[in-house]
Amino acid sequence: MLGKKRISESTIHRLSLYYRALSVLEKDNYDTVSSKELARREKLTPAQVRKDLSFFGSFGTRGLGYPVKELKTQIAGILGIDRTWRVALVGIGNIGSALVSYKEFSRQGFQIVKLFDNDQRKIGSNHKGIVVSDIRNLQQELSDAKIEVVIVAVPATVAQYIVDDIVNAGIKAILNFAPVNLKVPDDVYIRHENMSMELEYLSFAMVNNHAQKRVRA
Amino acid sequence: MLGKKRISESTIHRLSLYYRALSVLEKDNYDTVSSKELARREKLTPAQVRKDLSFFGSFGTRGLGYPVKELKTQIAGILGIDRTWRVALVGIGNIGSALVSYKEFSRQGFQIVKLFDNDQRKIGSNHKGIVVSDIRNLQQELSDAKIEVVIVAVPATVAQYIVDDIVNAGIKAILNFAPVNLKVPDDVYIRHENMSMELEYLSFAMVNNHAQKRVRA
DNA sequence: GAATGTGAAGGTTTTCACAGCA
DNA sequence: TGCTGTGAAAACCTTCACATTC
Repeated sequence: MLGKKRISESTIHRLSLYYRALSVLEKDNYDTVSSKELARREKLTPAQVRKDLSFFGSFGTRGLGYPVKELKTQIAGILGIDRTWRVALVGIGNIGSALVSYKEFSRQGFQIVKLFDNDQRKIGSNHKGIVVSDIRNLQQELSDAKIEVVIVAVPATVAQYIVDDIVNAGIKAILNFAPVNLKVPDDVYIRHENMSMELEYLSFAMVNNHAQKRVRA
Repeated sequence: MLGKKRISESTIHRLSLYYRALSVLEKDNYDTVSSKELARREKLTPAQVRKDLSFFGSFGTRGLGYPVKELKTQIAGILGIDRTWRVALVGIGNIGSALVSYKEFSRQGFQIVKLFDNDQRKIGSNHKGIVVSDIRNLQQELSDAKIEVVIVAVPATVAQYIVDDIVNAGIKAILNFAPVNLKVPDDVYIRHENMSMELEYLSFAMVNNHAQKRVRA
């Protein structure tokens, strides 16, 4: 294990689920948990849980299961959420405003410390203790504030320009909420959050009586 | 084609991407588009595009490509977004408030027509022309309003109770924003929107210098 | 000539099933 | 005995490559 084998995206996403389940188990004072129980809680299979974890090491004890607290720590390390990340958010509209107060982000170590917008009425205003900066100063302020991750929540029409600026500021990780594909260099990680997509999947399933399998997150 | 073969989740998600790209192409007055161009715009491969579409029919013309307008209409039909869906939203907090005004939903035919909350200060208040109802009347009002899809944006701790009520009201499609897995009967479709997951993927990629492949949405 | 539609090949992910260990 | 860790098998998904059609 721990070879240079490529880990699949699905495995990483499931690690997030295991982490979440382990947080609940820890709060409920469980010491150990079996792959079977972990699978049940996230609607997966026990074999899947064991295989996923096996890519990163041997965390369990045969006959007993996995130590809750320790496995949670291990997964946090693997996912890189055993630290805090300095995050900036661009676009204080609809979605953006909601994300500033979204507790789940800070709980996982993603601290939003900078806000940007292009609207004069918003610039200078205070959201959860953070003053909104003018987007014209984006590049300079991103580096000054040592930002590592940028969340983009601007209209689709301007998203590419904003992302170009972000890339030029040297940022290597972007989370995009605009419903548009964005070009970035190979060394920049970008992920897309497309909230209509799951609704469309539901709609497809209803119209086609599509059989259900797993419930992917 | 059109046999009872199971269509993969990835294919459906990519249909959403094609639909989005076709909307742009239509606005820009393109008459036809090749699988190559469609692939370029959504960072996929031409073969993938053709294979995906082939599951549902033969929409293209050899030597020419696909008719933009017609293909868009066809995909809308497949996804079930060639109609409107009556949607209710439960939980007018942080995320919930943002979703009420989220244009992308209405653009795809998902019309939010009912709002619910348990907070007395919110009940009776008006959001985008919709008065917030008391969650105690959830079941009754969901059927009275002929709701077909419910979006859940309540805290994780109460999400299962809410979902049980929704299921009892006969709803067959649920979009869940609470970061928790929820149990529903086999005939109810539920999808999860987990916004931390993509941030965690970014964090994983950065910590592990993970090579990038496709950009999934 | 250009680009679709599609079997077949290739690659990846999941599941199986069991050896091995507490 | 119970449950992990893991090769091997099965299932699934993507890419190739080319016959086909406009």
